[in-house]
Amino acid sequence: MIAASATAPTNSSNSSEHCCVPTPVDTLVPPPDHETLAAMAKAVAHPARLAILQLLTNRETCVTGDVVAELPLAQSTVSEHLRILREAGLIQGEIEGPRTRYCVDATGLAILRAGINAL
Amino acid sequence: MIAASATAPTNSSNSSEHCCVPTPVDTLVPPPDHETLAAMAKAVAHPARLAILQLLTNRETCVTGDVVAELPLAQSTVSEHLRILREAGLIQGEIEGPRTRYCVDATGLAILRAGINAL
DNA sequence: ATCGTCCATCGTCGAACAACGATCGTGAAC
DNA sequence: GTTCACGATCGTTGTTCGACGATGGACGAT
Repeated sequence: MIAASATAPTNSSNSSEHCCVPTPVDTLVPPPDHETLAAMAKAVAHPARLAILQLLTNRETCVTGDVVAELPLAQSTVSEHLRILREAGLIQGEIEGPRTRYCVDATGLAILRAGINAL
Repeated sequence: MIAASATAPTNSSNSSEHCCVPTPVDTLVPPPDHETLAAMAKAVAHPARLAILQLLTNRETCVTGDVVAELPLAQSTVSEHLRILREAGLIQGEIEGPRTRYCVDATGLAILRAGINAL
């Protein structure tokens, strides 16, 4: 799945690129049902995953290695957290050659916010 | 299950009483740290607990028995969920004779919202 | 073709969670 | 006093989570 841009020079880790949508509007999403909201809240209910989300928000793009470097966790553990966030619809990842670039999914985040705010 | 009518004249359920604060303003709370936010999100990350929160929001007050009557769960399980929500600071409970009256903790909910919205 | 890097996945282990029935304490009613 | 209803807590069971090392696939470079 996923397509790649593939215009990038071999310069690796950080650089000002955006992987996904350039931060679309986060509005007008209806609050989700209890099952969906519970799943999203569970994905967020871990300090490491909150740290990842914040990291992605601040840097606006990260490959897996960047996240691993920032957290005191093993690579496999970080990859697992990224998978959980991705399956919850809170982040997006696109394969970029040998690495994977992640960014926050603004729509998913908006859905979560809508659900929480509707409580 | 469980007796609701018949013998007992213990008419209890609804009545217009408020147990806690009369819905104070929910503003100006700072977003919590990752640990606190994760704990609150975990408390919310269950469909039954979301249902309880919604129930308390709509009815504005509930004794435990009311909640048990609305959910397809055993009394002990509901009591457990109520405990988790209370320890997370999302609801308040005050003992009222032989029963316990619960209501949402607007401040706690505001903290949760602030944390989620700050993502 | 071979090698090295990056990262997702697998397998495992201990800890935490979810649900339940059973029990106990407490307050109201008799 | 006794009795009853209410609800929190205990003890158990099965499931899920969180972390890790190890494995393997994909890609770029040599």
